[in-house]
Amino acid sequence: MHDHSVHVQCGDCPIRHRAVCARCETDELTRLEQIKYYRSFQAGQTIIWSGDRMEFVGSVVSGIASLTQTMEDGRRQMVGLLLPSDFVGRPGRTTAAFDVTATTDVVMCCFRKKPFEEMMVATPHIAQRLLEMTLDELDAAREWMLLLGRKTAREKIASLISIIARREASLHLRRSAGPLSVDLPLTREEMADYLGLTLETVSRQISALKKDGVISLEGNRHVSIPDINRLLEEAGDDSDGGMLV
Amino acid sequence: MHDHSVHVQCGDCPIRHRAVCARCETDELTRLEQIKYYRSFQAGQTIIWSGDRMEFVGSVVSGIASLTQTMEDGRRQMVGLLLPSDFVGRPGRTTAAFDVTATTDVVMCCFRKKPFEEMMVATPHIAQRLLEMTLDELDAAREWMLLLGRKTAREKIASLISIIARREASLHLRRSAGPLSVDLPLTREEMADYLGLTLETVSRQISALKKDGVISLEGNRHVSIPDINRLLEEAGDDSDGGMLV
DNA sequence: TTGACTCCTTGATGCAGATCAAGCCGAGAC
DNA sequence: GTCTCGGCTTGATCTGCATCAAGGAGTCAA
Repeated sequence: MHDHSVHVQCGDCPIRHRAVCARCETDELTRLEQIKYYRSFQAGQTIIWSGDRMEFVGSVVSGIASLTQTMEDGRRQMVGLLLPSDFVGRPGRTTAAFDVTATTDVVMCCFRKKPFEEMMVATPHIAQRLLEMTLDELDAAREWMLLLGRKTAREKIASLISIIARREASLHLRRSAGPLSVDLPLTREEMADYLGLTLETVSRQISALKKDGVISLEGNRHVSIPDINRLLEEAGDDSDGGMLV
Repeated sequence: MHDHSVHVQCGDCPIRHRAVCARCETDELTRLEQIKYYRSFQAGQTIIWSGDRMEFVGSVVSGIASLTQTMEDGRRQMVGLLLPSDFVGRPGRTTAAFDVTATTDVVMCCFRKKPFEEMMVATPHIAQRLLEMTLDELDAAREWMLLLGRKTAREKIASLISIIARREASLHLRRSAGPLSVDLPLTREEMADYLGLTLETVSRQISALKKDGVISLEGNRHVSIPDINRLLEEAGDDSDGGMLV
């Protein structure tokens, strides 16, 4: 549990252009630089417990974290997947509403809550960017509601894979030479928690998609997609939306 | 389809203290007053079509509207219920992501999108309030994800009724003399769309809750709740959270 | 090498909720 | 009156996914 505290200049930060600080001018960045600090979390570690007092807010710099909710009897639902540049925490509220857990090793760029809130009032660029990001997340959450409420297990799996593929494509913006291929960053159980299924159903549906030639697997986690449009059809999304990126 | 255009001074507006303008100073309000206009919609009318260019944004002044998503084959999921003071539309995006429909007759306080966006840049109070409201909606959407992904039909119905009851209580903040009672603002089919069920299942589960004495019905739409804690148990929510208001 | 892990797959069975179908009730319209 | 029509209930049956259960494959450590 070594807190490997790397320190990076904001100018060199890999998430500089997408995170909550994306709109900041150089002087604003300098002030943020003064109050930021890095924290590392190991895969599996809980970053924030639901109901706890939130001491800090921050951005995921690298790795993947998940936002989950658990019922008393143990039923779990993942309500968000936090990727690099995503923001964690809620200015203006003192306790966390959901558990935040590191799915892989995670590095976060943190700010103590109070100073950050003060900065937000002073620098509209931060609040503007945060509003934009929050609206995007709200749209994403609402699309996920359609998936959870109305899609079949097969459609859910196809949707998840195509979302991960889309993200991959937007990140590496590789000229799609050859079949698209992605690594699943989640275990079967985590996928189940995200999709509102059991892990057995996830496994079965992945096998079925493989048998039907919609995807092929190399190992458990690596998926290649011979025909992305076929996958999108299986996902039951309004077609057209296919346009990667 | 008469556009019954009432005009109200912002100072007298029933949603003045909860809407996007809640934090505005008098001079800011004056400027909003100049660009606002009212529109009325009849129950059943579509306010905004998904995919359409958004010409305006605005607040629900009275009535209830719903935000829905529909798949090509007709499966529908309601992704939000818009009550008085809720904000419709998304500054910074040109096309609507979801259908907005009037569930009851609705009056909206509208702003053309462009002038509103300009105002938002100029007056941080509006952006601040909008951020706050959006964060609340995001939390609500995430709680709904737990409901859609993991709750049983019975729990879903109990959750919906208790949410409506909570709202009712917070609005009228009546000293709860006698059993709490509420009107369901939705048809069985709309409830089904909201909960990710069929209307038959909604009907059956309401009947079951009635048979078990958790609720009682007068007519189809009026529900009384002899014991709110019993209902909350049925909803499967973390207990304690019961505290109405 | 052998166990003990975790992660995953696959099979057999059961059940909650979907689907298909019929009919009730109250409100207009005429 | 009675016709229609939207909203609702209830019954019978079907089915997709959960549940229960067993075992495979890879990794790590002793």
